Amino acid sequence: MHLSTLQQEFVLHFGEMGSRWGINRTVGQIYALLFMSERPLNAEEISEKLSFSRSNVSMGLKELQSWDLVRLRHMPDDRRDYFTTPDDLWQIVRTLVAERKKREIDPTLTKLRELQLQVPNDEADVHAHAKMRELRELIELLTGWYDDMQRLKTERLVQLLAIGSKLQKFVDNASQIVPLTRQSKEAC
Amino acid sequence: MHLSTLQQEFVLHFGEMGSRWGINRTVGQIYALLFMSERPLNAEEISEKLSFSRSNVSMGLKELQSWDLVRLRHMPDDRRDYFTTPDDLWQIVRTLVAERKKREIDPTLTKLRELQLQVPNDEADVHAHAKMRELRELIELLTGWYDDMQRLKTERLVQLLAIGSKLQKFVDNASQIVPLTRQSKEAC
DNA sequence: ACTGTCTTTCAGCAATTTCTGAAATTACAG
DNA sequence: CTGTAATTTCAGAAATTGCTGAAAGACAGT
Repeated sequence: MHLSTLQQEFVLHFGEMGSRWGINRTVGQIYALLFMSERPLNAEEISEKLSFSRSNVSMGLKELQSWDLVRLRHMPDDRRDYFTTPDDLWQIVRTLVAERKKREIDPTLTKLRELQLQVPNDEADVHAHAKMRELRELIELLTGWYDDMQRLKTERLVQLLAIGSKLQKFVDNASQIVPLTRQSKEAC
Repeated sequence: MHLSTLQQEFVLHFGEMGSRWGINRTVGQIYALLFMSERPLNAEEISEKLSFSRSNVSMGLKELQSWDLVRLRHMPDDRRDYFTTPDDLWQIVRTLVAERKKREIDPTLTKLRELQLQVPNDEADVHAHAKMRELRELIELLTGWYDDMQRLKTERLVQLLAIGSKLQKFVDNASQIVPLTRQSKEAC
């Protein structure tokens, strides 16, 4: 079973990018294949199309499921597992961002909070503490903003993104009238 | 030369996280060390403190320089190279985001645009094209927004982040009065 | 309980990435 | 120039990660 040039190039690109995105080549290719496929695919089909061993596909799918980037489905009168990516692309982006935050940011935030509790030994430690505090506060500002955005319905989110920095104008005008509580407290 | 428990834990954590952030352990540790150091360090000091070979430190610093995350400095009457992280944490975040975009997003955007030009072979290709278009448009919306934010002065950016989703309120009200040009065109 | 189909696990081989010491190169003071 | 200190390069060792086939597990139909 083989892919058209178009599909092949797409799959190969995602495979290469995989390593930059913290997943491996196999996983990237499987995801690309599912993403552009018209219908759900089973593991056997995936392993044929990509020429990976069946077991490799199994592990790849397991990883994608752990990222919650792939949905398991069943077809009538067929007990094989079929897989798809979510239909809503925005949902995919949300999941991706949520998972990366969970893996790349949250552990550091936890660690910084934990280190903050240690008593400094010398003035090098005092300085280190200060730097860590600064870093922690910045991360908290960013994750707080992220939590806000995450809560918005997609439609609203797209609206805000599309407006972009035009927003600044509103804020300039509006903040002269309405006081923005968090602004004064958390601005650096 | 050795580090306090506090500093050691911080360094080790950044080393572990390094692999999730697309840099390696060595590079992560070097960065952590420089970040919390009171004064610039030279390569020899780094290799002593972290017990890495001198050459490994050299390669790590080279990589950090390629990310533009580290500054080279010189001390009077000393011809060794000293290194620091930028003082402004926000500048670090901007650099980080810019570099990740360059490495993780831009190549894909280029590839998607390129694939868009291929003539589809069958209806699977037509469907694949449609998915790629959808993906490309979403990435363009996000990178367009990013470009907007990147242009803002830090002070303004922090302001916007701190307000978070409260902004939605403004938009709701304001958009009834002022027409937002991009909104209607790019909302999905 | 047996059979056939599909999925997962895992030991070990393969490939890739990271790290080191030695050698080469560069920088510059005298 | 020459000598010395600092840095970089690089071949190969060490460590890590990825991949495979074989075997075990899971489960529906009989």
